[in-house]
Amino acid sequence: MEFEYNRSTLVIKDIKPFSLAQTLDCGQCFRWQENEDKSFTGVVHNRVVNAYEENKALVLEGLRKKDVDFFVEYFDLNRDYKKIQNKLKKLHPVLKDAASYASGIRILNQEPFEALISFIISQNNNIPRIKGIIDKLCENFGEKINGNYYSFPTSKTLASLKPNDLDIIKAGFRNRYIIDAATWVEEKRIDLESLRVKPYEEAKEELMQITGVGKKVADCTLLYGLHRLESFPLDVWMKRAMEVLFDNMDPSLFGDYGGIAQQYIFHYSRMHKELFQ
DNA sequence: CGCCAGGTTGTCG
DNA sequence: CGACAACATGGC
Repeated sequence: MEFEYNRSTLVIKDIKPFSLAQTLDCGQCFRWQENEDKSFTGVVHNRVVNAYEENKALVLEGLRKKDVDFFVEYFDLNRDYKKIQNKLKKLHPVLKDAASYASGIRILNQEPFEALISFIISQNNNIPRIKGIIDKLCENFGEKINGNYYSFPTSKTLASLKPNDLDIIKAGFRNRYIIDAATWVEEKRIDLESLRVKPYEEAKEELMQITGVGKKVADCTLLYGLHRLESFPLDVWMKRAMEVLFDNMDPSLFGDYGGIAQQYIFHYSRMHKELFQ
């Protein structure tokens, strides 16, 4: 991997296995939208970024020079995914297929608070509607950055709300969960950053003290917000996949990179619905 | 109309 | 402990 930056544009070449579309469309993030010209625009780290692939290079427009390291880290480009894939492929024949199919996925390093709130909203919900609710949350309670783009709201802002204040985002019964989570963070009853290094089970239990955060949302927060690659979120898709494709294998057998295996299987399953008839 | 969606909570046996 | 309805909302 090598990169060059000039005039607010970062070009990164020779990323071993990588697909921007797979990475942004595999259900791990909700704030990137695809444009007419197949590029993607997203708000990350309070910046509006346009991203696309050209001649096998990743191009990111809208960065300042001091943002470069952050975005290399955001896309997890310093990790050897080829090596991880080779390890995972030996564990199960279906995982081999899934990893080959979804090989361009990178697990993003998203902001922990954004991941927490986003996956609270995801519960008993579908992806298009999750995106819509998060858009409304940002438009109404974030700050305008430029054009029609808004930052993700702060814990302070969300903690100050009453459930009725959130009616406009149409999150329904999740309103009070969002506010409770923001309050835990804002009052420092939980320190999300500290969960990067705590023992996995301990970190998960801590998150689950928040009302509206169960096993699955806790695992998603750990995996997508805190890059705990050993966490393995079990949603309806994954439960079905483990049952039908993996003969009820115990996910802990996937080991330290179970989260990456999970993402491969999730994406593979969603793109091959016919496997579950 | 009923069922489902990257679930969690509260309650009942 | 395990099972199960209820929870808002919108698409099909």
